[in-house]
Amino acid sequence: MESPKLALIDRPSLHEELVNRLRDLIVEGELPPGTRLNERVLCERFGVSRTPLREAVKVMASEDLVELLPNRGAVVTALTEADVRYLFEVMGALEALAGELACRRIDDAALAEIRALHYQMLLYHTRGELPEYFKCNQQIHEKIVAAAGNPVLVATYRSLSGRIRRARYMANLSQERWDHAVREHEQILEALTAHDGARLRDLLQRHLANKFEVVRTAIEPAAQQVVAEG
Amino acid sequence: MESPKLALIDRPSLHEELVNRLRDLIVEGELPPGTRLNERVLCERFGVSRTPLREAVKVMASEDLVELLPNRGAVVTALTEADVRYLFEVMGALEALAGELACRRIDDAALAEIRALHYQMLLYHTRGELPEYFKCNQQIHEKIVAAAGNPVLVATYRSLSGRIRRARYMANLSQERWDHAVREHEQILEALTAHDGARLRDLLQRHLANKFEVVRTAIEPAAQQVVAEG
DNA sequence: TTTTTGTATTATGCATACATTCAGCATAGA
DNA sequence: TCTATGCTGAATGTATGCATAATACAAAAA
Repeated sequence: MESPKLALIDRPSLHEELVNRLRDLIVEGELPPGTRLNERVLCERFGVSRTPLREAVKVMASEDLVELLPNRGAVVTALTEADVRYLFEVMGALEALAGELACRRIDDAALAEIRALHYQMLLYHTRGELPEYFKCNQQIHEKIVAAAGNPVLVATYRSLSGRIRRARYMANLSQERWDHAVREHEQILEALTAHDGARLRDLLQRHLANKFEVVRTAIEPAAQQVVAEG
Repeated sequence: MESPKLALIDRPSLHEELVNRLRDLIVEGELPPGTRLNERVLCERFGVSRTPLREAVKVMASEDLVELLPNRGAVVTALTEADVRYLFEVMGALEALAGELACRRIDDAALAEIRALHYQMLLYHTRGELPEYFKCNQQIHEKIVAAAGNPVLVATYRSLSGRIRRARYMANLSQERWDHAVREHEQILEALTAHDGARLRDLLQRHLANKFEVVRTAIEPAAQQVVAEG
């Protein structure tokens, strides 16, 4: 209904590009929680005027990545342990739904892609390459959500996932936890291959609960740091 | 941590106010799907300059209420039947989660509030006052979600709910459907009172599925109209 | 010494001006 | 008559200017 194959120049507007850049800066920790976004500084940094920058900041505020203080601009929001728990709770429900739907709707091509990513991820695990593992892991989860064939689900998942990701960056999981996560992924792939929706739902929800435990322990010192700043 | 009781002047910024006003215009159908948002016209209408208006439009675009066409401004997005199905699918998962959590976490005061709203709703049903019924119904669902004690869930639910609401406005349910919905609500209140999470989860999901059927039949002619415009 | 108040500076909120792109129409050529 | 090209008007995208609120600092009073 909307995408005529190719050849269509899709230059993202300036404010859109800025949202992406700023989001990256926040996720990567270059703009840690509590940082004030100074318009002048950011305008110089990106070489744009204040108008598109302000538009971008407003959008990010609607996504809870920054908080608007009246007449005092925007500050990067902090992720408390409670926030992370809330996020994981909702994402658990979304992934559960995605798992169930994906089992009903996924086709062989998509399944093959996920399997390929899975083996890739196993490789990174074996090599102990954590950042690559994380990226691959993330892609698998996104593919499962995409396989559910529900654009609203995809968008909602992506939004919440984006808010958690900066906590994920800090996560330094133990070898034991890591091995366990990989075993869980084995089961996830099995359930998906067998189109066992109920099982996949259950697996994903537990998998996410375990992820939360990892992130929770990782975020504690950071939360203290934020308190110290304030 | 953040809210010192009262006396805090919370004047919403202009762009925030504009988002609310524009959202209402879209929900109430004054700006039907496909309508182009002309900046000059809207600026005159609201008596503001383009900067805050544009900020508001960008935020609404991030919420999928309008679509941005490069160099051609924004148009109100249409709700196809598929969109509504997607939205209900995700909201079903969210309400299911909310029901389960609410049964665990709700306190007597909140339960009493919901019960009061429920009886109010029964009254509107008896009197055949559909708009009031809708509003009351909406409040009950929001209270249940709120009772889950998860702000992320509340925000996500509210966002999706806002996108569906304009379809709901059109919904003209039959007396039979209406009676059935009320019976479902009786059961919902029972399950919540009994703190039966599993049952409430199930009830809410089916309730929402039935709601979808009502909205689906209501949206069909509108969808055709949109096609005719394009 | 501590607190309070006044002032200066800075940054944000909003308005406006300039640049660029797009749509419509008219005109010329086939 | 139909198509293509160029012009014109209008709307959006971006930049900048102005007014105001907030912070920081200093000075004065308790």
